[in-house]
Amino acid sequence: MGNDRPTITTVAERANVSRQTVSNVLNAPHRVQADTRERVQAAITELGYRPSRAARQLRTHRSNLLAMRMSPFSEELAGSVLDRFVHAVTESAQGYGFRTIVFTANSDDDEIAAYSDLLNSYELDAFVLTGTHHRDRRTTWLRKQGVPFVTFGRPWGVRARHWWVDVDGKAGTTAATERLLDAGHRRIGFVGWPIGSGVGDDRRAGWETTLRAAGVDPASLLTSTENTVDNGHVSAVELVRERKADALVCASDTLALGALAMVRDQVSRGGPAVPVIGFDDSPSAAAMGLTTVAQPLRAAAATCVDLLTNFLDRSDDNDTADPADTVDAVDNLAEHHVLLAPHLVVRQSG
Amino acid sequence: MGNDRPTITTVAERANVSRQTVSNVLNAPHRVQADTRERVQAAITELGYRPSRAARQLRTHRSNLLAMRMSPFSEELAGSVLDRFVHAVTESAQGYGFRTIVFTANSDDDEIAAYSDLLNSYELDAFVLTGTHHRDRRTTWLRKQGVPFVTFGRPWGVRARHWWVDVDGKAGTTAATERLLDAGHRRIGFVGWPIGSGVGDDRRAGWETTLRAAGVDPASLLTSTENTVDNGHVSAVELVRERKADALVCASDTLALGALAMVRDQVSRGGPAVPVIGFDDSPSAAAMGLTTVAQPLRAAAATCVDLLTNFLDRSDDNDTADPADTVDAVDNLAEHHVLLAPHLVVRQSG
DNA sequence: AGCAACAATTTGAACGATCAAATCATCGCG
DNA sequence: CGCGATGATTTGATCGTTCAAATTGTTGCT
Repeated sequence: MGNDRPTITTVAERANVSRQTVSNVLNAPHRVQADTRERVQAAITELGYRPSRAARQLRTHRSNLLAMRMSPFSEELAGSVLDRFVHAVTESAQGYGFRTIVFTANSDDDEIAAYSDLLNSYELDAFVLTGTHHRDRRTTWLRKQGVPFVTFGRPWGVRARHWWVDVDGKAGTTAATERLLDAGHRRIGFVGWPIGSGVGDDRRAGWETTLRAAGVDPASLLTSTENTVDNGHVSAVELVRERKADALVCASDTLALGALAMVRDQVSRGGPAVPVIGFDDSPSAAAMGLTTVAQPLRAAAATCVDLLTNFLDRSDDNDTADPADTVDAVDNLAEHHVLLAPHLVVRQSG
Repeated sequence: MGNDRPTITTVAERANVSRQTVSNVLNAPHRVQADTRERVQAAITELGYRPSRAARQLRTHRSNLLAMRMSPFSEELAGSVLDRFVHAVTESAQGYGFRTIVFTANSDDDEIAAYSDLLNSYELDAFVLTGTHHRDRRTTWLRKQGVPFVTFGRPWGVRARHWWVDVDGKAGTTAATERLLDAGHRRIGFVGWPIGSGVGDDRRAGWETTLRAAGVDPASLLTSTENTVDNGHVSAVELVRERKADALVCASDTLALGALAMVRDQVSRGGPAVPVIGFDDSPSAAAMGLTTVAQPLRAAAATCVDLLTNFLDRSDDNDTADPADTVDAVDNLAEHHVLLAPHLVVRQSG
């Protein structure tokens, strides 16, 4: 049968040139004369030739593949943020000729095992990590291996020895609080998470400093609970009924949905309307008309991919480039820490 | 530096055998004597050897890769069902030694272009499709190429000439309706989608036949609107206030959330409690305490992967196996049409 | 003893690309 | 006119694996 897939040699014969010239047209077009280049291009499209990634990878040790752990199969509301992030990364990566492999893991150690497999067997070019936390074994492991990677999320507490992209949670709650102040509210409560998580403390800080700057004492206007809808409801009851809060900023949409339910219930009984602002712009927020702080996920993903592909392209020419070295070059590192501003999505609730 | 990755030859030397024997230990262990097999295994673990997928793929034309389009970057509630499905497929595939590549596409033609690239460049072994619809170009294209694939979702209307796995929506709404009948309700309304979509008609049918069987005329108890929360609210107002429905079954959680808001509002004003049942078990449903019909996504994903990997393994031995042929063998096809039963998740709303 | 049948293992070639070095052509210039 | 420099293209080797055929070793049977 003549319907075998065309190889680089097929194309070469068709265009009356050698293998290598075809290869050059693809990888270093400037090295080949304009007219032959066109002839080769014609042959390529005519035959529908696509280079074999496997063969290329075998020789170059570059897979043009990027891997990412999918958010755990949970019923959590928060899951959708990461799912959307995976989507955005995939989309951005495609623009650079990279494809994305996803995988699941049940623990950080599982995840490291997966990295090891992907690295050795599939020769992945880079990784994108999410949900980093204090003393993360994954980042130290990856650093030791010298693999390029970016995390979506700052490493709280320690000075980062790796690249990251994150969203400025403090700026988000600041914007939310300011909006409520502008609307004339003073006793703005915060429905927060337990003290001690980097993200939660950051989001709380935005509310707290803004309120202080406006001359309001935040002390009595704070609750701290685990991230469930019911807790949001309970906190709202306490803040509004007992502590007389006249508006609420929440650390998450999950909490905010609970708070919103309480507030709407109160309204339908003829009580006062207390605005509620959430955080994350989850699908549920849209569904329930919840005003919320939206993370610029597309931009975050694009930045991650940008950092990685730029680095990979550079290390093609300049073979001294070792990601570990590069990360150690501290003056260079600041450019690889990107903090993006979120924005408010205004809906009925606030 | 001696820290190059070990190759099959490294292992062979270490174990005092030839390349091919190592290869056999990995791919056809029965051909190798027990003691040498152990010796080779020892060398493998000792050196931490992992076969190069690229090299293997170059020779065998098998990538052990499976591809899937991610649900569009939308704010839709429904998105999360597909996201969870992607996750479940990835998880199942890992169990069979397959990794998953995800990609995005803006249209079916884009998706076909992606398939073409993935097939030619990456030599993907199989595809999983979601969101199939009437006259789907993608399935006919894939069939013509002779690539193994499964769709999650039946091809409505036509007799399927390809493998599919789906969830029995009719059974889901039947269960929901029966539950409400058992609780003593009679005038059970259905908040549905516009007539004409396969999935929507199927879900409506479950409610309709069950209601008829119970001796209730469904005619005045139906609304049909696009899938938004607001439409759910509006429909609920109409069905409950004007047409005196005393319970509601909805075609989706999105609609149900709107209906639920209406009902809860009514309750807090002292009105009667009207139970609401949704469909899909989205994260929002859990958050809002919505009773809903849950699709067995893990099982569906597992079945998809099962069908594909079984076929791929078979076609390794038996090289006459051409997916197109196999699909054409009609008596065989029925086994490759799998309909799974959903189940009710009971929460506060019903 | 001789030889077929079979099991276990090894050897050469191939998959499809890129790298590194070699070849060929063209041109400028003393 | 010859020779080095430069640019365009080609050739041989190689990446790490599996396939197909060849080799070696063992056993059973006449």
